[in-house]
Amino acid sequence: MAKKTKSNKRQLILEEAAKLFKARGFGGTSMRDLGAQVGMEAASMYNHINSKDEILEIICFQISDTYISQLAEIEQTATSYVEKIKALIRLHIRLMIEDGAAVSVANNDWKYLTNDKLEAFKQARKNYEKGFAALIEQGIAAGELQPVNASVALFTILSAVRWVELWYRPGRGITAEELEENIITLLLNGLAK
Amino acid sequence: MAKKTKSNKRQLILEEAAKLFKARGFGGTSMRDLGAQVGMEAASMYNHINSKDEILEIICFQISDTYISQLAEIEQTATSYVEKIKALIRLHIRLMIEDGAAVSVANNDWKYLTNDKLEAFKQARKNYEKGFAALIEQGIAAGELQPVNASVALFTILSAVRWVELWYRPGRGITAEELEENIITLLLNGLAK
DNA sequence: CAGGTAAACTAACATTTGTTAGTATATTTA
DNA sequence: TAAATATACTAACAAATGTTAGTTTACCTG
Repeated sequence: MAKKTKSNKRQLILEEAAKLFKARGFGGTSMRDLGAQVGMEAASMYNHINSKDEILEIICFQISDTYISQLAEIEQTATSYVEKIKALIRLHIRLMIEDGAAVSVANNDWKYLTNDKLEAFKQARKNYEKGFAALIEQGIAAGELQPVNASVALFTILSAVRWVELWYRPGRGITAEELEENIITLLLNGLAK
Repeated sequence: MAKKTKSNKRQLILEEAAKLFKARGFGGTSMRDLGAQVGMEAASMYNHINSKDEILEIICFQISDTYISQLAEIEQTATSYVEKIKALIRLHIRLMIEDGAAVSVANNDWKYLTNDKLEAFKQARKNYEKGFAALIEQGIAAGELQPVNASVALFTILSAVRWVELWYRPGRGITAEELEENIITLLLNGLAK
């Protein structure tokens, strides 16, 4: 199969691109930089990908697709709203730990997407946020949550979970599970005694 | 005074640069883009600033200096640790609302600083984080706060406050004060009932 | 009004950018 | 083994980049 071998190098290019984009930003990463990291001339990469923009698109939509499908799954579980929200928080933390580079790129460099891709990504994100906010509102209506502004709660949660990308290293004296429980406790129960 | 007139245009350039950097990123903003926004040829701006890098430096350190001096002030007030932490959260939200473009740049584009400026900025940020974390630890030791991992609490707070830059618009049906109280309540008391 | 300085302009520079063309070398298929 | 395909390379392109040089215009000071 022609596509099979192609996929190997293609995947490598995408992974190294995510790392470099995270470290230096999309604009700060040249195709020659990326080629050096992959072990290939910049021009050679065009046998595997169509453009620099396409690399960014693939990374961003891979992440947004994951979030959206996971949200749909969680919505259909038969648990309390608190549990659903906990599951979403865990999802964010886990994705950040497992695929931190790509998540960072989707969080920070999505704005360099162009035209319809940019619009599609913004729409996808908006849909995800809407679904998440709905869970919070339903949780409030069901009496499980404090009657806060759902948008404020939503964005506080989404942001609170982002710093993991900047901070977490496997050997930092805290496991992924501990981290999850710490953050969930903090967000659901608060810092004050 | 020669410097006086110079400062006017210089300030305008810095302000427009912050807006553009926030919108398109440092790498995504050319000096010609900036010139167009300011109403001047790119080359003309070099009568007021020394380089594109310098613009970024000024924006970033203006913000980090503000945080550091405010932290020092808050540390010396005679209040509880909870109140000190609340004051810091309010500071972050207020700065974001009042000078959102510059704060965004300091948050997102600092990595494009070069050499010693980059190191100095990272050091300044680390010092600020250390001071903030110390307040949390002392608050825990004093029995005012839950015994959580101070780093986790610190970064959760710092991040939770960032989304304001992406979301807050003066006419969004919520005042700056309401926003502050919502976020503080959420972080200190939690979302769950 | 004269002289000097500040601040704008145009033109051009050297690099760096993403990308393409053309070509050579592996690797797979028949 | 022969033909075909995939994949790498070198060289080069056009465009965009930050910046400098040189010049002209506006403005303040004496």
